[in-house]
Amino acid sequence: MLTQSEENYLKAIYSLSEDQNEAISTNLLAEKMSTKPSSVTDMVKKLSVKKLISYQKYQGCELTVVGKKRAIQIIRKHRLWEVFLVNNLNFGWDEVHEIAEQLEHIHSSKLTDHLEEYLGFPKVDPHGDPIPNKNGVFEKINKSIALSDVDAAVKGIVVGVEDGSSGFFQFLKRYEIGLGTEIKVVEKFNFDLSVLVLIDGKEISFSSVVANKIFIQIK
Amino acid sequence: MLTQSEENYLKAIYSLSEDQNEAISTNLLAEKMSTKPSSVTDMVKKLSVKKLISYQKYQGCELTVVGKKRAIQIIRKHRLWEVFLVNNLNFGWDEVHEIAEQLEHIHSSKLTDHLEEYLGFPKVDPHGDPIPNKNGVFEKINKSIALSDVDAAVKGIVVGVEDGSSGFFQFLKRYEIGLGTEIKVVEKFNFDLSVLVLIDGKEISFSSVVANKIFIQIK
DNA sequence: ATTATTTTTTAGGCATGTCTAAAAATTAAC
DNA sequence: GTTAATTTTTAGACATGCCTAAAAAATAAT
Repeated sequence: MLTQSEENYLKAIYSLSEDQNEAISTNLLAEKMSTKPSSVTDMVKKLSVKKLISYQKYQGCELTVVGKKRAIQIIRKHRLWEVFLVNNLNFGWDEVHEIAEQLEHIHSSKLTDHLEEYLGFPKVDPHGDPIPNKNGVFEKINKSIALSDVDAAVKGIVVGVEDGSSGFFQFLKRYEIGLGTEIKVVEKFNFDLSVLVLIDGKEISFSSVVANKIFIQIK
Repeated sequence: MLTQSEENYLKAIYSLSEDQNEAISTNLLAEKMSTKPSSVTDMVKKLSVKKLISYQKYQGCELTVVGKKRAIQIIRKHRLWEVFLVNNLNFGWDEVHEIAEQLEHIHSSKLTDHLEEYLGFPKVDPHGDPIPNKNGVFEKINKSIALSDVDAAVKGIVVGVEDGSSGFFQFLKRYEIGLGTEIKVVEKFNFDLSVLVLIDGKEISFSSVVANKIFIQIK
């Protein structure tokens, strides 16, 4: 049985590992955990003995297969509880994190599985992050993203817009943009935050106002 | 903010105080907490500094008003979670205690209150124990109890039966027993588990089969 | 009322998880 | 390829919550 502290370290290492491929340095982990490097060294030794991470002095650490599984189970619990808090208990999506940080440490896989079933096997949490299943597998969800946040050369299909005004719909109609329309971002201009996109072979420039309101799903 | 250990001590002291009026001795508390008296002395000093209990060397301890309130809030959380686990997540009433022991330490009064509302402000947990409200007030619930479980010389009124068959209702009608009927248990016979009761001045003997199915509320 | 027994407390130790300060190893700079 | 800067580890300390063993106080027994 892991302590809450150990679980929090695993989660932090997992999270950092998603952003980079190399081993996680002591300093980086210390910053993530809001603690001192010396404390990290201590904990990292302990987790290493438990075979949850691999660690060589001065070389940083990485999750083992077992450690990664543990980390994912914690994330699974965290996100399921967030769904419960928002969907069932009427919390705002912005106020559930702290509580879920506590609930994720409840030890009972039966509880987790029953909760998942009760919630109807949700695939994403209230922030749109994917929820791994019982076996730790993430179903690949392509989060929708505003055109303004897409990198150049990326394409996707329109899955939503964020302004329900008739003026905006007229604008969309004029350019023949609807749900399912494929849009490719050709170039982004920092000076005015406009984006040049390709729709049905035609290049069109969208102001940042428009780019912020059109959401696409990539791949 | 109290630690889980501190909260567990408060709960234990509260529970022991329900059975006796005097201060709780160190040894008794140690047994309840499955720990050693010396450990109890340490903790009791700490809780005393925090004004949650009153404590004089060699004299045992008692909850202060503040300490009692804290204890009741923990019990409230425990019982609300038990209701959730049984009613919503399909746990058996006999398998929820351990999990509720963990959930009761989640710190968020907003969570507790939202949960209570979501559950429909239940008054008792799955074991029939009363759930205190937000202000720590227990609504006095007189648990209904089967005639077979009532001690001799106790009387109460019928609040329910457990067998919906027409035969059983005919039986009840024959003896003029309905909701609100006052029944006093005169004597219990261990050799066949039958009970001798007094209804409207008449003595009647019920077999254990019947005694198991008639529920009364005492006082 | 003095002794024996039980209860309770103290003293000192141990594991967890944190810290500071100093030493050691690694990486960067010249 | 040495020196300088940074990163990481070690060493020693502290709080929490537990332990054992011994001392002190309270209670029971004669």
